[in-house]
Amino acid sequence: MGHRCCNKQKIKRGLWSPEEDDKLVTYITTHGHKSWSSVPKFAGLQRCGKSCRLRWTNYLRPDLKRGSFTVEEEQIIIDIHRILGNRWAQIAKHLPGRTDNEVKNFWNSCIKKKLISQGLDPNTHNLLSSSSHHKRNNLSYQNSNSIFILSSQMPLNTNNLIETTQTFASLPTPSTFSPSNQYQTSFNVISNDQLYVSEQEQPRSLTENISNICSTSCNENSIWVSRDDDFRDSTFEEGIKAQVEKEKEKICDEKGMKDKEVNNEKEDIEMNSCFENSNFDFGLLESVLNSEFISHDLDYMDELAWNF
DNA sequence: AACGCACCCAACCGCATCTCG
DNA sequence: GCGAGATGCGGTTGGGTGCGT
Repeated sequence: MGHRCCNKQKIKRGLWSPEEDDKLVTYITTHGHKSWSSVPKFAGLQRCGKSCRLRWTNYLRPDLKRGSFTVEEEQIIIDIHRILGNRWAQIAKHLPGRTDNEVKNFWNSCIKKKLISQGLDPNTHNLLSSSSHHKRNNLSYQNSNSIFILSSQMPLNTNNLIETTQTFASLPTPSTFSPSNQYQTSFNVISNDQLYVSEQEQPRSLTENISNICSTSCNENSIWVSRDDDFRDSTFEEGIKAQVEKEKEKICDEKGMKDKEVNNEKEDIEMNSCFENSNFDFGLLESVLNSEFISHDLDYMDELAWNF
């Protein structure tokens, strides 16, 4: 067997020896890698180009971070995975010094099991136990370091209720929202494993203004909900959609790019910097989409994926 | 000490997409 | 537009290692 791309050559497979690593590092640092298929030939390696590229990107690259994933990195992986799924290369782009392979392995060996042990489906990030989904407005607290799931039924418009689930891997610090824009509700510790917010305890204004909710956060005792004045006059769904379209048009106009397909890395970086300079809070959008539309409308997944 | 099992992770495989002539 | 080769990506494999019996 062997790679089809290099059937004619005598190809070594398996683990790389230190000598092979030396050859590859020496060649790449001196000459770069304009064409991976020619690298083994010029570097004096009996490997295929594909294997060389993998070895370099996953192990020999000087900018790679070594060691265990930090709690912050783990959180980032969980958050982005919730949005994008198994798009390891995209996730790895948000973790400097980490490779897609590393992220994938970390997910499969650690995070996946952790989520399952916490009663979460690692694919959907929803509760594995269906019974919990029938409780209205509840916050599950699985264990001391873990996942919190806030689920509730909210009025999307006059005709429809939307069932939502928002997951927190840790309890975030409450943001410093202005008092006029925030609502607070308490939840009770029912047991060590469950925290509930009963519907009765939810302030009326929270339900009435649900279409204006833009983010939530909580600590051990409270849930904080903020709303954005920009969304005051539109429904929640319309507001999000309009904001996304507006920002995309603005950015594309600025860059002279009407097509949302961004094909090369340079343009990708420019786009990212555009997002960073934009006033629009994509983090906020992300948190909203996580809670509201992740299983509701796949078009929004695409919208979000485009931002990454 | 020997064995079996589970886990981790580097590397491979195959498919999709891109690039270039 | 087409085809071949190059590259990128996600899923899978299998060797090394640690741990329990």
